[in-house]
Amino acid sequence: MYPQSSSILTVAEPRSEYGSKNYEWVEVLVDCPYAEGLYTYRIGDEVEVKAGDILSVPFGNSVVGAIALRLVSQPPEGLEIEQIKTVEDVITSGFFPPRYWELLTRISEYYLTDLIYVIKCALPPKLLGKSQKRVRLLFDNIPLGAENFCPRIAWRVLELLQNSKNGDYTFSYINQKVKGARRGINDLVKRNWAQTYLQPPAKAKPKYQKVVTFISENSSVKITQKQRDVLATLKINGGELSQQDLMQKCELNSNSVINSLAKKGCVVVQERESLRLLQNSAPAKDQPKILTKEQQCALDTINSLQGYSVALLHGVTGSGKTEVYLRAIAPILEQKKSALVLVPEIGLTPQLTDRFRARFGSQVCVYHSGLSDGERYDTWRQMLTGEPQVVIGTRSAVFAPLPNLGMIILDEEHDTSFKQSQPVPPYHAKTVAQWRSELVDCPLILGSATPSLESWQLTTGGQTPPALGAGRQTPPALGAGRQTPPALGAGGQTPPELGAGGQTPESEQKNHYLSLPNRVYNRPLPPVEIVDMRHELRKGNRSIFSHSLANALGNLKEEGKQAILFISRRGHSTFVSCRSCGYVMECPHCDVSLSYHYPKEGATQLLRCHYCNHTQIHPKHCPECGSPYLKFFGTGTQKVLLELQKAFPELKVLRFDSDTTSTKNAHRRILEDFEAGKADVLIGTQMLTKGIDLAQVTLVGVVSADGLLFHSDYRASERAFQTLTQVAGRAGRGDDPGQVIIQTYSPEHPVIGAVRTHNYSAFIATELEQREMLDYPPYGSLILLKCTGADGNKVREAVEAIADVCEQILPDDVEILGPAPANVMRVARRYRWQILLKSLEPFSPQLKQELLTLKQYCPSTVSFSFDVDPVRIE
DNA sequence: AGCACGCCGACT
DNA sequence: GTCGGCGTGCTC
Repeated sequence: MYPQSSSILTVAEPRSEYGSKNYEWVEVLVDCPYAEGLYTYRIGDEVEVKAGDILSVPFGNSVVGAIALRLVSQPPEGLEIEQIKTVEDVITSGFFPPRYWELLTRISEYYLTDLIYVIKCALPPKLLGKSQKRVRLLFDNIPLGAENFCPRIAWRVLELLQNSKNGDYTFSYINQKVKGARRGINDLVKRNWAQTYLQPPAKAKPKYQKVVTFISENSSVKITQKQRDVLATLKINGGELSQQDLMQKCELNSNSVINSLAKKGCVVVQERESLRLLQNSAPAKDQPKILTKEQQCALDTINSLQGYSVALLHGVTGSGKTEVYLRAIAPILEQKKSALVLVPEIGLTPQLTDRFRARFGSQVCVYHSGLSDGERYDTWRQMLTGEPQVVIGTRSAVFAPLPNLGMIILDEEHDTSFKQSQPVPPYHAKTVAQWRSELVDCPLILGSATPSLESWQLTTGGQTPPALGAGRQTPPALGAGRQTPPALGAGGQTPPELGAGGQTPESEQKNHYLSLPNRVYNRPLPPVEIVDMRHELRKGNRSIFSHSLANALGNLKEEGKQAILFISRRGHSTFVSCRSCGYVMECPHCDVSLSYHYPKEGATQLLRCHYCNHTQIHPKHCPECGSPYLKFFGTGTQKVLLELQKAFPELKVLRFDSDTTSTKNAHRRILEDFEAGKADVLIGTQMLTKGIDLAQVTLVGVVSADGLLFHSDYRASERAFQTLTQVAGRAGRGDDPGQVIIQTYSPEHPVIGAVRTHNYSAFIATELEQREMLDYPPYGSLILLKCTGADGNKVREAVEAIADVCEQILPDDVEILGPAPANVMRVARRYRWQILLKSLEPFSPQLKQELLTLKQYCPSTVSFSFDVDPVRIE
């Protein structure tokens, strides 16, 4: 993608001899769309720039973030010296771990994304700052009745500013409020009624803290009682405290006592960088548990891994995978190395974080998008220190800049939230983690109760391993059947030159399948009962609870147990239709029906779009025919809650979905309340499937599995199986046995059968067969081309043109599927079309280069993007 | 992304 | 003529 990319690799590593003293110019990537090439800047006298540094540079009319790629002694040809601007500032002196740049370039190439976006994605937010243009009124210069003698646009801008608090707004805000505001602003500036100015980018700065250190109890100087107290407190606390803590402990109202002690030379006060890391109340220290035979087996294998290798830890729900992780990490820390633990969503797994904290204390830090910018920045710097530590984080933590990485663990590796599709790069954390492990030569551990087909294929060669229970299996000899290179993520292939070939004898030892087929303490997996809702209907049961489920719920209270009810949709009902004319309430901005929201008795009845969040009041009458008979269809969490309260008023219920967990720490609070027994039933959506370990839950009910079973997506079955198995696995994790009841209208569906018998390998075998037949991942590779825009016709013309070019430039063995409108063609007023490219061979780097040229066939009104290895096609 | 420049139709 | 609305192209 970049002709310079090879040189990036060689120069971007920090090297002291490349200090800018000898170089007058620096080539940078700027953080600006459509400015993807290299730009040259002059290095002024007052700054020192090294390759890899993050800079701010003047660009056009503003100051933008940039990254220094290399220092050069001459500006490029064809560029007048006068055109070259000077580096504004060094924001962060880049110290990137070894091979980190290689990782970023690889992502850039594989995922067809400009390097600058990969860098932006890896770095903590706001590091690449952008200056903001702001407009400020000069009140003193504005005459009375100004509106009478200035143009209309200017007046509207003036009015907007005058109504603000300080008469000061950003340029883009005014532009958004008043169309064509630019001329108006120019007019105001010409009259000297206002001025524009550039607000420099807000830098994520380290926070400084005053630290007080004990020096001596100088007896020659007299000190007061108060001062003596302070010194005593300081000594008790190891001779050093932050000024804040010290003041608090000694009940001081100001730092004057401390200052006078400093003057007397008894203490010294220093500014020190404080890392604002959340120090949540550290849980009680916990001790390693006794391992089961299988856990020990798996751990032995993991401990024996040397350098790069991938181990799939396939452990049924409740089999103690976390304990294996903890034990695997301990020796890594002893070797003064760090470990990276990736989880699907950190908010959903407070329990996992707690267990790591309990075991490793302050060596654990978390990194995810829920942290504030400052916290992310601090955590980033904390990681750069190179101290041995455990970083737990979500997808983006795969970029954690740990210099001494000794192991990467990816928990719940089947989870699709590891794949990013929205902002570029469309990376899969598992693929990136695999590359990272290769580059730093360390093991990658993938854990799941329901492994993805890719990981299964990679570590078992697609064969069913011998009877579960042997702990460690040697992967079946590779070579039988069709071979694919080992590719994690969504059918992603490792570029061949980076050497993860699947057929070499060496790689046979590189991939391991480890099984934990039993739950700890020999707890059984819960029996799964499938209820055919058609029978229920025939028996005259029209409620959403079958006899079986109602029965189990009825017994809950007296047995003192808890239940989880799973519903695949939030809201009350999935659509509202008129009984008289059949009219369905639809979103004005999207091609979907509106969901009905009615969270509790007496609440406002709302209609909400689950795609664009458009919300309106539920009408009393059909907008089409005026009939008052509107009927609700489809069951969501709210309806289940209301029905449950009606049928079992004695049960206390909590709801756990994205409507109730939007506030900070809400996940944790709801789960803690439930764990503390403040409710009997937890009703929720997919969120329930992720790593919740609650001992008191004996009953799991799936109110309707049908919403999961029928999707057009080629991964629908895999996902449905995983979701149902994970939900079922929430039952019986304590001493009491569990029970799972799944209600469905299609009990004959193969996924239902596999879930009932807990037969993962049979399910995966048939699923793999189908994938192989159709060349889908993990056998083939996919790239999705997406076009969106406000003008439906323009978008269609653009995809069609692109499809034509695809026909010309792509070899015959690449299948071009489409163009076709997305499942929901219009979302938030934008039309969406796509083309799916399918190839049995991995897409070569050359072919990807060709694909990059497709962008030019798209007019500017249509946006075009790639999704390499898409996980969802909709 | 911003922002300038330049073209075009509409209105005073 | 001038104002306001777009499309195009550039940023070291």
